[in-house]
Amino acid sequence: MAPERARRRIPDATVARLPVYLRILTEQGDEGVDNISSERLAELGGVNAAKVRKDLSYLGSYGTRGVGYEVAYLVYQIRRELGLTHDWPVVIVGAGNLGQALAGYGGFGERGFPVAGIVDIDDRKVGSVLSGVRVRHIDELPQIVQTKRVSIGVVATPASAAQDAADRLVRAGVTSILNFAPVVLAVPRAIEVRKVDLAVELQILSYHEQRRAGGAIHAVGATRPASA
Amino acid sequence: MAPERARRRIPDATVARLPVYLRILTEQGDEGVDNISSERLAELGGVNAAKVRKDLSYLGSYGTRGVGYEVAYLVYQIRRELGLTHDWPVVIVGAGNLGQALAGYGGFGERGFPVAGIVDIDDRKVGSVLSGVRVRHIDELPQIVQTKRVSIGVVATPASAAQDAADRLVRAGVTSILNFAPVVLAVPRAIEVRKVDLAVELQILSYHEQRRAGGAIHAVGATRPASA
DNA sequence: GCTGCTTTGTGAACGTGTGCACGAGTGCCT
DNA sequence: AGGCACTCGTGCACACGTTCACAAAGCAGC
Repeated sequence: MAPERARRRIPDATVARLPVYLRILTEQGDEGVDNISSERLAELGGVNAAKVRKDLSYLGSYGTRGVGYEVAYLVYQIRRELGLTHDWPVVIVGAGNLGQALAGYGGFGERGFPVAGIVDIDDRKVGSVLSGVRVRHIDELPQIVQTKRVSIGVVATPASAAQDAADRLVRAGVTSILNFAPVVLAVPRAIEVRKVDLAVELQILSYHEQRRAGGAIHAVGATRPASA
Repeated sequence: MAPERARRRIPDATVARLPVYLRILTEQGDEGVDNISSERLAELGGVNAAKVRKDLSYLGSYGTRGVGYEVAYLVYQIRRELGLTHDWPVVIVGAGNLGQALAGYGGFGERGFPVAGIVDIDDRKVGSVLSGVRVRHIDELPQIVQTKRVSIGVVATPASAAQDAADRLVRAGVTSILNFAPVVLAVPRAIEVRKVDLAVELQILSYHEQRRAGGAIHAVGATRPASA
């Protein structure tokens, strides 16, 4: 009975967890589970049950006390909130190792993000076909973005080419960027950028490994150059 | 004058940013920059200057007021804190698209994480060579981990095989896992796990795109199944 | 040496995220 | 119909992270 629901802002931390809930719920639905409690969902998602309830409460009160949440309906609501009611074609810039893997990784298309095109600046790579998608020249980027209505771009270039790739994506009309290059991209305020840096993840693990090993034992011989 | 510095715990948020500072500082050092201010470092890293100073203060007071930070010394300190004073060999489980890309992506080795081995459960993939690394059978995992002293494992399998891959890694003696599969891994408490889920990143971007587009206009026709 | 400019290091205020605890609603069983 | 067991939704307190603002400290020029 609330047709004009106020458009509350959902906390970033919650937005980051919704895709996880969505995946779990979809799996459970496929296995024939109709109803699920916050406790069970929390267990499967590796989080706290109260957190699950709070997260879901941002979508509205879609649970039933004493029972739980109806899986199918919750899936629908999360998909709607995340904007997954339709596909979002993506364009990949950079046909190197990573670009090829991303194009070949079927998971994108299945999850609603079909690869609308992959481009590279290197003429030698242009024309080759990667798992059904032909590599085109980066100059064709604006055309691909326009005709396929692409709003998400993926930067999979070496670090040195990443800023140029981002500039071209923005000029072509893309409004969100997923950046795999180890560079902080400079883009207009309105552009949403998310960064995935594999080396950073490993270095964070390294920190914990080093800490586990006792840490300070290596601290000998710190030769401060200009020591008094 | 503090040879026995108390081992303060560094906040997670700071640990996640240190690798970024490290990369920038290394680049600046290569370009001949000897000294850098928190302001400049913040600008290059896309963060707030106060945050940079607070982050660096967890390492100790290594700056000079009125001048800034000595690049080379700061690089040394961050590397030490992150445990990057020596290499951390990694083993990759799964020789599919992603595993191949990771093995072929030179960035790992350069940044101190050489690929000690890549394994797969599929006999047809075993024996093939990916950019210098031969794919071995997953049963050889314990041997690789032991002989090469590997403590970090990378899960690059399909979702369905991820838990088994993690179990095997843990049994082989790995203590940190970087997980690319869209699954929440169950592992012993002592094991450190970090997850990178490409679909999640795209779905977060999708949320912002959908929100940008006006959001609520698609909310019509929400057919709650058991509506009273 | 003193003055003025620069930049660090950090206390304090603020904002965001987490988790507990419990009232409130729902279904089931008798 | 009433009681009971269950689970959601949320107020509240606490922890964590961010940002401001400023004293302390160093350098340069005179």
